[in-house]
Amino acid sequence: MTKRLTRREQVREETIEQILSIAREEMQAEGVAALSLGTIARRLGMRTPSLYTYFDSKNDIYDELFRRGFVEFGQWMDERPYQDGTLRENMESVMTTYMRFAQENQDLYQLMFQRPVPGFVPSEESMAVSLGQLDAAKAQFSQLLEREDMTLNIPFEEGRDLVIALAHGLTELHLANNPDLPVGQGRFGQLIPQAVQILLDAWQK
Amino acid sequence: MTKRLTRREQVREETIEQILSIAREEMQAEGVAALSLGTIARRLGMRTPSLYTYFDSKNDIYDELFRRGFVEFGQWMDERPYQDGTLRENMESVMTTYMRFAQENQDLYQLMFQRPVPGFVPSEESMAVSLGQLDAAKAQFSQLLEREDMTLNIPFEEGRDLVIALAHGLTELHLANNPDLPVGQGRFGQLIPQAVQILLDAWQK
DNA sequence: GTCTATAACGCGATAGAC
DNA sequence: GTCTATCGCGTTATAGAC
Repeated sequence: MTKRLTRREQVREETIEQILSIAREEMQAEGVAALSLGTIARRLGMRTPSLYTYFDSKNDIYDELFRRGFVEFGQWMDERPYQDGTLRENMESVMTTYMRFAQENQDLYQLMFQRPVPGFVPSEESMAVSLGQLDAAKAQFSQLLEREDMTLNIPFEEGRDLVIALAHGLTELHLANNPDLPVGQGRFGQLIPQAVQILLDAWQK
Repeated sequence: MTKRLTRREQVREETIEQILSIAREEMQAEGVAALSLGTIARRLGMRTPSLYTYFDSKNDIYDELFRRGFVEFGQWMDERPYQDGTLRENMESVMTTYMRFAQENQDLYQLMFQRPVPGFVPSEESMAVSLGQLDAAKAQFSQLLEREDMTLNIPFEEGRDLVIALAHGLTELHLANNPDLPVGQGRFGQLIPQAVQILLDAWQK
């Protein structure tokens, strides 16, 4: 039930999408912190101050991308494969999806999880979205372990946080060492099955 | 046997140390990418262009800190405790030292392992230092496993890289969630013993 | 009202003349 | 070491066009 838009409003929405799209391209190419309003404006055939009709500040552009990043991340997690499979399949799927999201959205990933922009602080609304998505991911993981009736020899929360740390660490190192290789290849990108193995070994012993 | 310095050279060296010291303070306080030459100059009672007497560019300041960061990191690793202890003690010591280095040198750590500065590319010399230190750390780890006569059920390199990923992931998450808590406390900062445990479980099964 | 432009401010890194 | 100057940045004020 999207609101009906006038011609003007529609053009405006398209321009906003173009701004965000160009911003993402520049962040991918030059790094998140290297984004400049001058570049966006020039590529749109505008002057820099005209951008302020669409966004109140550069931080607001970052903020919208930050927010959308977490929405997108939630969709990836909701739609990840092997959700009806074994625990092993599910854990591999979680870690692979996390790494692939980072790989294919390096700009958003940096913005969301690395905070490389000095002045940027997410708005309250965006922070709420981000915390909501992370909670949803946590809940998904809890259900998974409950369904399998796992008995861990460490508290559940600690096991979950080790999975997060391993996924995050492998992802960071994959992006640092082989940013162009797909998940599954490269020194760290190929280690997900082994990572899952050691987690399962530890839990099921 | 440091070269003998004239009075002038000595004063100059002291000024260079002051510049780097102030730079680190500002990076700690405001973020690595927020460092500004104007702030350094003002705190030294100088004008900004005068800094160019000591460093050819802002990047050269980053580069020197990057280089020193890896030298310092190597010293921490060389002097870490429990080097004559058990495998478990050694692994905990490696991960704890890595995390403590990051915690107590967050400015250098960001510069070394996160690259948050758009234009900054380490010089060849600094890159050589950094690669040398990382090789030394790897070699230390190899010797450790050889000494214990471990038989891993995965290739040695993969086991080593899982340790790196786990240490790096826990460190990143500790700094993101509880940057002010010491290593050993906080959601991720307290998980090193458990991380070592699952690695040992997997290897010795 | 909505979009665009120009002008200007303050700050950043940096180059050159003294 | 300084001062001066250039260039690019994000941002604001303001005025004109649709």
